[in-house]
Amino acid sequence: MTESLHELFPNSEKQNKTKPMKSVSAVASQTYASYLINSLRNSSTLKSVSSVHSRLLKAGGIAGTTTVNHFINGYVRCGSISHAQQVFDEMSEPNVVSWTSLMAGYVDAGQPDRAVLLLRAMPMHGVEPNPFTISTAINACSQLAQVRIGMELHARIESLGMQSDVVASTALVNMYGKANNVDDARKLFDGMAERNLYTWGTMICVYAQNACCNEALCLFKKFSMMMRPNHFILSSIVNACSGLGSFGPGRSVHAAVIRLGHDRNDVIAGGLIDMYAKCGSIDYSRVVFAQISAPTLIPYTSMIVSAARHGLSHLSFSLFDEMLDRGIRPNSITLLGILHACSHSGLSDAGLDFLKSMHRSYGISPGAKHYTCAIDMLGRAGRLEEALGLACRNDFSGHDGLMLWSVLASAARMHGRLDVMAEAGARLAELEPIRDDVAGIYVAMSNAYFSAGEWDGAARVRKEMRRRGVRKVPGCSWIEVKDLVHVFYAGNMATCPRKEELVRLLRELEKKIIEGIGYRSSLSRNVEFDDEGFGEEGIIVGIHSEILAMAFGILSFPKGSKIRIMKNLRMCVECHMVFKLVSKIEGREFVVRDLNRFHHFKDGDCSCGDFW
DNA sequence: GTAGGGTTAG
Repeated sequence: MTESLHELFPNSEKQNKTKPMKSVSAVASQTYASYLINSLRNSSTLKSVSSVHSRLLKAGGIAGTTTVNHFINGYVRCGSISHAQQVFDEMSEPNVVSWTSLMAGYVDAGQPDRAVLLLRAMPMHGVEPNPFTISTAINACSQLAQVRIGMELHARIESLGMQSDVVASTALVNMYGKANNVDDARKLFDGMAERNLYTWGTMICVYAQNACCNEALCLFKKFSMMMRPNHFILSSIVNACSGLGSFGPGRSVHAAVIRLGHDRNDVIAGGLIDMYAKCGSIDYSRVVFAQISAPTLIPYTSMIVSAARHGLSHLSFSLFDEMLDRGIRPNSITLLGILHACSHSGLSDAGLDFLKSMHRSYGISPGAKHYTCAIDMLGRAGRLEEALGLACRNDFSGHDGLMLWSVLASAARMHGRLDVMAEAGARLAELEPIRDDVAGIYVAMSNAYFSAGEWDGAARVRKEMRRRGVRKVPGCSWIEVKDLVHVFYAGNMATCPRKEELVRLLRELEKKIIEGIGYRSSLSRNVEFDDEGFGEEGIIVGIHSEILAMAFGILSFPKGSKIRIMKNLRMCVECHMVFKLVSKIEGREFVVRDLNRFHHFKDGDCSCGDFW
């Protein structure tokens, strides 16, 4: 551009040394080039990016490195890493931004190893990494779960004198968070001299993704006093609220989302759908979904998964059809949601057909999660042989394997198949150290051996539990009344609020159940009151926490309002029966979330159709 | 011009 100016105006430098005059055509072509580059920002499809690219090439405006970098970013944004690489390869002198953009592209494309290779190659081409490069490389390490390389980069940051750089440090906070090392992430965050919007957002996200929901909310409140949250931060905080399983914070965050004008954002809408469903209100999820004018894959998937979780399989199926009709391609999670819906409605044959046709119909091969879901589906339907066969043909290592075999063990226990349980137990023992989220299966297995009188089997499992340091999680339920959460523990009356009234109510309910239906429930079998109305030291032996929460809910809410209860373990058959009966006797509606799903009790029935 | 967000079986 400068050379052509000199040709046109050989004396231009004399006229104006700092601002050379441009010809009308040069100005016009530069304006056209800027216009095209600007339009690139809004191009999100390969077609639109390559169209702008070819128009600019025709106009001859693609000389500078900065301009070419725009195109690398454009191709990366629309997900075409091969085009980005091609543009990069054609550059005579890619600069640090070109290298970093391409690296970020590989991280986005799920090829973080290529990004690390690029980082290593840069110095050989005479280009030194800057904090953004390091930040991108650290993200690659987070994705690779290669904390070792990440720590090398941490050291390198210090040797390059970048330790006080906000961009590089923020990436480190993210990396430690992704490696589930929340404490180190927070230490780094606290030690930073400078923090920007990204830094705060990253730390809040680290908390949200590591199930530290209260910490996330706490930091968010602190942050909100200083800065205005953007859509990234709102999205993280909505997720943190899903984890709390209580309405209060979720609703105020939803209000903030609307106030700040982000309610049309798809990712946030998906998060809100998920949050309301996890807090027990599929109705609110449906309201959020209905307000989206043209839902994309994200809200559709969130809604399909949420409906399945609440046992509304027909809603999941109809949304799936609607989505396909609109030309939206499902992803592997959408398909998992559909399998889940089949599983929780007892449609095992339909589910199996779906599993088999996934690749043919949608181009997505079933993975560990799909097989586990199908094994669970067959197992709960009593088709243990088929479930075992599927498990053996699709064995996985690591956490995936743990999930798969624990699901089978759980089904075997439910159907009293100690042989299948022994097989699953043996497979579990071969796998990596187990995590808390599947620890419960050992307790269940041991109990199953006990009730079958197989003392050797029980002892074996107990030994394995000790070897692996598995602890039994105490059962608890909680209920939210006027923004206050009340927690109840199995068998423990001592800390119950309004305990005298609670005991009176439980006795009345018990009487009504026996008189009206002739059913001797867990209430009468396990609850032994003394003269004061309490068991020994205020403990009612054996009463499950959700029953206590149910009684408290009846006392706290007027007739006609839904009573929502959360539980940290699965509901047992006895309690499930009691909820059904009480919903009829008292004319009350209950929504109970157990470890895996929701149960809606009304008029003596449950939405799960006793299949869960 | 380069950094971050969602849905995941039991």
